[in-house]
Amino acid sequence: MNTPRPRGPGRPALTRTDGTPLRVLVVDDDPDLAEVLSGALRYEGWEVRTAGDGVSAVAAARELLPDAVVLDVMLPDTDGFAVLRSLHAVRPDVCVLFLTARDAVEDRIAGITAGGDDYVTKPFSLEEVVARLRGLLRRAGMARQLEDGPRLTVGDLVMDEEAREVTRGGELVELSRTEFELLRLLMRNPRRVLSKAQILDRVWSYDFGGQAHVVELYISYLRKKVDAGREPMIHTVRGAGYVLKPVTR
Amino acid sequence: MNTPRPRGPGRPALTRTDGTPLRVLVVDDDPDLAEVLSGALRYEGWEVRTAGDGVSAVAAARELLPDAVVLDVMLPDTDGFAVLRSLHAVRPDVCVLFLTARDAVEDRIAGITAGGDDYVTKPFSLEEVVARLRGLLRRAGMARQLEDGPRLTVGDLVMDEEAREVTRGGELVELSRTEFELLRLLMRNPRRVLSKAQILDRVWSYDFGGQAHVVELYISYLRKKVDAGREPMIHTVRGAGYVLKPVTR
DNA sequence: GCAACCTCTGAGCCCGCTCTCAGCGCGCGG
DNA sequence: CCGCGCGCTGAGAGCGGGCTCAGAGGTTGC
Repeated sequence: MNTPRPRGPGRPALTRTDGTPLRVLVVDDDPDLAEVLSGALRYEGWEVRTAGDGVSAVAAARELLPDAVVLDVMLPDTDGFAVLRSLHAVRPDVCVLFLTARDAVEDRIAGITAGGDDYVTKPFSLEEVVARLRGLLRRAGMARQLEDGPRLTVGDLVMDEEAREVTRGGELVELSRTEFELLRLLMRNPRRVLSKAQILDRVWSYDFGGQAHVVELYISYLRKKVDAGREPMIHTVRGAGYVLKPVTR
Repeated sequence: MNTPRPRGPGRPALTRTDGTPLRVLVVDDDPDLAEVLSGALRYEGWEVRTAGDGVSAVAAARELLPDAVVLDVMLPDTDGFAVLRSLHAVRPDVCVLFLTARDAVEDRIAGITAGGDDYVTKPFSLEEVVARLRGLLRRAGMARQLEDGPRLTVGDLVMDEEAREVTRGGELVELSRTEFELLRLLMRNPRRVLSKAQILDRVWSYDFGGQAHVVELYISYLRKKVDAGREPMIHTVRGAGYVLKPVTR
């Protein structure tokens, strides 16, 4: 399977230090999931290719020489660990993000994270995948755009992704996991209106069956913690969605 | 087997006093283990190459001129000690870390380590290997980064790696082996959330088949000893992992 | 051979988190 | 000015992650 789709990304292309675009190979036997993932990553500025099994993954890797690989551990032909070795043989410095089922306890993840590689468990949210991939790239020092470190800033609101710490005006703001991911999405898209559907698609896992109503709920939680008693930064755009803006004075 | 992998490390590259990167040769006939080891060492800032048997090890050493060698005593062709002699012929000041089975001939190992080299018994944890290697380098005065000595400090928490001694606010904290290694990992990654899987991959031996539950257990032990009655430094990040932070005031 | 210690398993409990539901406020259009 | 519907928020149920205790098995040291 091979999907070079030159759609212009929603963000400026991620580039290596030499200016060429970053390439990622997505390997999953579920074509729907591979499609969703590649769409999201393309939107993030990656050049994406997909593969459906281990053999074609290695073949595609040889051709593409990807900077990163998103790799399902459970593949129809080979297991992920074998693919990993082949990938490293092709390109030794490749970053790998594994996808693994939560209940498949012994998926042979042992030792994976030791080399700096990482993994997420299904079902995951797209923000999760994107963030982990950014983390890998940053630690490997590969992306020019990520060299400024793991800190996200909008106005006096600061998020340290590695420490999972958020401060507003220097004061610590304690957030739950979902609140954190929602805020991260908002902070990565400041001054930009995000619809509830967009938020749902990116922050909640792809198999979430619930109502868009939860988004309102979590926005309300965030407001209580982030805007509490201060000049509000989270704004509702009726009929359209939500925006995060630095306070204007 | 030959894997020069120039991946940017998760930590700043370890360098010699002249600024060139430190090189290590990993020799083990188990490719999975060699893969995991080389990943971990590369992440630590080493330039790594691997070999699967004695003959290719010597060949690789001649080419690479490594500063250190991680060497399995049991090899398919030659035994580790013969390889050692060849290595010393190539480079007399090379540091060697032996990997050996628990029930191996202790006296021969003892003879070897008298020369300043060291060994760990299988199954080992990655933290163990990494730490031993750092120790060798430090004593040999080879690494620029390690010249400041074997002391690790986070807030008022101090660890002397060589003496295996930990103090908090000047008070001695007595730790078991596993507790010590877990704390070392946390102290080498302050302010950074580590997932249970990451902790398991580094602190527990690679063949450990158990549950991530043990991590919680040992965190709880550490808390009783390190945080006991004091301002806590070990924090849980629900759904993500654990962080060690100096007390903020 | 025994005692002390360490490591790990299992069970049970607690509590924070997530989500559903329902009622209300309020903006906006008629 | 009124009514509708979107959005907001409080209450609470259910769940699952995380903590702790108790105890078995293994190892070390005396």
